[in-house]
Amino acid sequence: MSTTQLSPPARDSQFATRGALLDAAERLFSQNGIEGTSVRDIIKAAGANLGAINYHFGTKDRLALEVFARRIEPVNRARLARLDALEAGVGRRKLKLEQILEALVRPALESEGQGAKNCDDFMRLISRSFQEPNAEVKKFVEQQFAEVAHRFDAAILRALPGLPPQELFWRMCFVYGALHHGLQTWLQFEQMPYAMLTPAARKPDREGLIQRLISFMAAGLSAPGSKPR
Amino acid sequence: MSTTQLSPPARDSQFATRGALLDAAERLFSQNGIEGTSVRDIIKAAGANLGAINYHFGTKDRLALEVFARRIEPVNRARLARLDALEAGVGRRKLKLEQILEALVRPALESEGQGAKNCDDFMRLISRSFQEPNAEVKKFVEQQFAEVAHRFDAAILRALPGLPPQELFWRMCFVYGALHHGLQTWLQFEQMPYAMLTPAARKPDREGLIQRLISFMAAGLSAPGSKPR
DNA sequence: CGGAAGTTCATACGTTTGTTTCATGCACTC
DNA sequence: GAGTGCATGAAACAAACGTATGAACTTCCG
Repeated sequence: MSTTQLSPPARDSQFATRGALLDAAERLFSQNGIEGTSVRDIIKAAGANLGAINYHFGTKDRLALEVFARRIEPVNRARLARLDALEAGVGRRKLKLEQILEALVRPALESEGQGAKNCDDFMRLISRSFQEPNAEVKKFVEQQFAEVAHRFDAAILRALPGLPPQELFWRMCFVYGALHHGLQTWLQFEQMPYAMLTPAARKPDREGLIQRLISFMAAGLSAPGSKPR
Repeated sequence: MSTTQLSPPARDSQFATRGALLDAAERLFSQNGIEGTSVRDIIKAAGANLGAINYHFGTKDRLALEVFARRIEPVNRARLARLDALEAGVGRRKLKLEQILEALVRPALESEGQGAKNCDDFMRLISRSFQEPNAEVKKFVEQQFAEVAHRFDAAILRALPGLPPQELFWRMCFVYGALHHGLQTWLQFEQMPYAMLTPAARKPDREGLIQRLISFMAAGLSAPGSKPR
């Protein structure tokens, strides 16, 4: 093993064990965290052997990195692709705020390019990724996020010309918080004791959540400036 | 509060070791998570002995529970007290949305009833508490949260009479997400690579963050209904 | 057939984990 | 000043941890 190439050449057709390990690790990480999951838990859930982790990933940390990368990269690629398409389509006219936000929100909620079986697990993982204590994973997530954030910052600034960049930074921070926590709550709705005890609370379908997120975010971003004290 | 009494009678005057353990655990938990922190890390940081954990708390899980409880309970008590005072003050007139939100936000950002030394640590802890994998801690946090949430739901519903309760639930979910992620970003601003690379981003003082949070949340909560598709 | 590459297996190693034990230290009452 | 609780200390425990190793198995091409 010479360099830091994450995946083996991938020309092989036998991904059974490797994929099962990633799936199992994803589910367990999303439930118990990385440190709270042992490699023995993972291989048991995947029906594999202890040596398989060393063979396929080297170390547990590397496995964790791959678990996150496998899910986060496609989502962020889809976000940027949607934004590109949007900006290409309008030419020099201005984009609507809601369009930009949809490009940010929808990819995170849609399970593209994968069987929807454990789609929930990976979404939970994403919404937890920001709090991840694991240093390497955290660094990776932050790098991935930075590119997306810069692109969307610029787009939204064009859609809201009156907003000072200093304000935009914090409002976008609130936007990401709302997105991740909303996503998390939606996914675990049935297990949330507070949601179950609130008779008025019902779980909308995916599209309903997307629309609610977008309208909340758009209103928050368009808020009048906070009063100077 | 009728909850389970976590602490011993507390008639003793020698809190040195016990308090040092709680402080050290708080800091380490907020940095590395519960599972990522060993009891030996804690006693080393606290300058205590291994037996002290067993003597003062019994088990690591119970120590973790006390670490969270010590910080979350006062914040939630302050929130409810502020809301009580607000509602008592206005009689039958309506409260302004921003007033209610301030009662929700400000206690989380102010380090009441403690030396401000590791105030950051405990705020980090709070903003992470929702994602906590530890089952007991999670249950406790959710119970604590439920009471606050119900009270504030009712208050905000009175301030926004047009809003369907079903909508309120999700908008409040976004509000809490914005609060926790905003708080987290504010606390770790200097360590956030994205923030450091965004020249326009500056860290406001505590009051500035509170005002930005409130105006964002108020606008999001007051958003027009998401368009029926 | 036979050997070579790729993959899985059982097993073991050395640490680190949470917890326990019991002897020792301290402070204060009788 | 001996005795009595409370608190701390050093040491040890079994269990679980991540990782490493080498033999066995499968697959496939010459």
